[in-house]
Amino acid sequence: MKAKNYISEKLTALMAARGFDLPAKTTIEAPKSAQHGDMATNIAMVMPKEKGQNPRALAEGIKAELLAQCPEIESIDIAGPGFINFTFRPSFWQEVALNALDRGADFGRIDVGKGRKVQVEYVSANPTGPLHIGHGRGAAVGDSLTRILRFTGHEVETEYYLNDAGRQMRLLGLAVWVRYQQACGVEIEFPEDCYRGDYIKDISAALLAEKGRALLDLPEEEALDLCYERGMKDILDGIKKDLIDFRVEHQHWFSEKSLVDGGQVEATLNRLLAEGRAYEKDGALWFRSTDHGDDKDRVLRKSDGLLTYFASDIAYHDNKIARGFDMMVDIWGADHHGYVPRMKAAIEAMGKDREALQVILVQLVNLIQGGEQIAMSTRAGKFETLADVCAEVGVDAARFIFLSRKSDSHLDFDLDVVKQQSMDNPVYYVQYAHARICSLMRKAEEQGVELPEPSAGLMAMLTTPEDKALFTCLDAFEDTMELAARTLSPHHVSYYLMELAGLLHRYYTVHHILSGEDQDLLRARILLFRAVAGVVRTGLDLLGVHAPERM
RNA sequence: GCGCCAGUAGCUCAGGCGGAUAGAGCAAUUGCCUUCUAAGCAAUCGGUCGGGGGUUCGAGUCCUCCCUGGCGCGCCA
Repeated sequence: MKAKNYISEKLTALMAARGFDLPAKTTIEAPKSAQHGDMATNIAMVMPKEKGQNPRALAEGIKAELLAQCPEIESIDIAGPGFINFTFRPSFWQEVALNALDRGADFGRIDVGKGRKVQVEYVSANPTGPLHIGHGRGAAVGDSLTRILRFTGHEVETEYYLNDAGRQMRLLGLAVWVRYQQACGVEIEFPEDCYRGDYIKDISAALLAEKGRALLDLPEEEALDLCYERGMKDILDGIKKDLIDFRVEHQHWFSEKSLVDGGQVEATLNRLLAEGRAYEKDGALWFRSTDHGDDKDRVLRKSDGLLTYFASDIAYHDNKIARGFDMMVDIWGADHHGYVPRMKAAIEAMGKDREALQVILVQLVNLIQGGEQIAMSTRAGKFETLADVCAEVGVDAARFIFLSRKSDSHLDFDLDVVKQQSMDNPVYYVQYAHARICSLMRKAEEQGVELPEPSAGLMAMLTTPEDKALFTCLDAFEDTMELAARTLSPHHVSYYLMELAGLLHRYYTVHHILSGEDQDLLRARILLFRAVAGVVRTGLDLLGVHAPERM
């Protein structure tokens, strides 16, 4: 059993005997400093007191009771203002490794979600150009989050929302059309505010190669349509390929156009209007978002009759709600943060708890090379694509870097550093720990070491500080999963893995595994390492990073 | 002007619900390869947690006011 759960159960029982619940402010955690024991609680400071009782005296009472009834606990100390510090017997920790071996790839799996239906919608980049590095960050976060949520008892569906209606698409068609004409030798100026990237020229060149100069003879509207369709298809194919290369695969691709053409946007707007949540003013249709905490009401249909993006976004989320998700996770670029209040307002207006929508804002990525920031802009056609960056540094390194920061903090992505295979680049540090263990296993096999079944007897040989450090770290894996799932923050997994890898590397240096005389000790250590390797593999898999067997 | 996010070691960043002496990596200095992968380990150096006030047994964490940076504030998409 996990140390934290063990203490928690004992304290709960103890409080129940006194007629109380476990106080909400109770903390049970591994203290920062090892001299404060294995686990510490503040319960004596936060529990209900009678007059004249002080925390230290209460702690003494708890100590006496627990010592008497918990054989797994070796000692209890009272410290500072009233902390109770527990030290477990070695056998308690040794059991953690046995448990990890027993559960294998399921070690750390925990039912936080209780089968709740979750949708994760991410990337959803407009199909007007290749994915750049910022989209890559969103892709990594969304994919890893999906893996973590599935691992923690959530039923997850993933989706890419395709903005295939509206002005951006017309601009794309126009850009292709102009490049096509230029390629045909027509003297025509390239419009401002249009996509200038070379990929547009590639598309028109392909169109020219395929159809010749035929488009020039068509009415302009038809030609534009052809250009738009071709441009969108080519770009979308590129995006899908980039995502697959990045190990990201969405289950659903949801078309905005289908929503508009199918009349769902109109239906949603009519319902809002009928319910008094929208109103006509100055020839436009407005959503009463101020009723739900937004600063001002928002336009749904402009006086020229065109729908705003917000209108289709509401209809889209209406559709999500109808699909019965308990939680909708939207992953957006942080520059859209101003959009959150109105979207939450819309969710609430449609009768759902506003907390059912969780927006994760992913900050922009600063791509740095040679100590200088590389500017990114799709319109100007000057950017590093995700595919370029992956080709340069590898998918593993790119994903790990994206996932080793809180998603809403800025990220400096230094190409020169990420290319290095050094500790500047923690992905190798973690992977190396795994490869080292695998290598050791191969060597052991060559030496003819027979691997025994895991047993408490063998584990009892592991009593050094390095052993205990690994045991307690393994014990914390489940907590890390719970934290990452509850806060929707994959970066906790990266940090955990770096710590575990660090302990493994230290162990490897301090204890020479294969040269020892004692064959049982050797076997015990191999079992421990096997448990560690399993957790590293599980953790890396949750980040979508490979765990190589040799490096 | 209003709002959101950020400000922690020279650099890049962690720090669930307020807990004990604020952590990690890099950089710098110094040790460790006849032995399991040195893509490693150990040690040293490094801090007014942006600043002031407040809340309390206790604040990097909560409240408040400033300062700095990024972003957002449209009948744009």
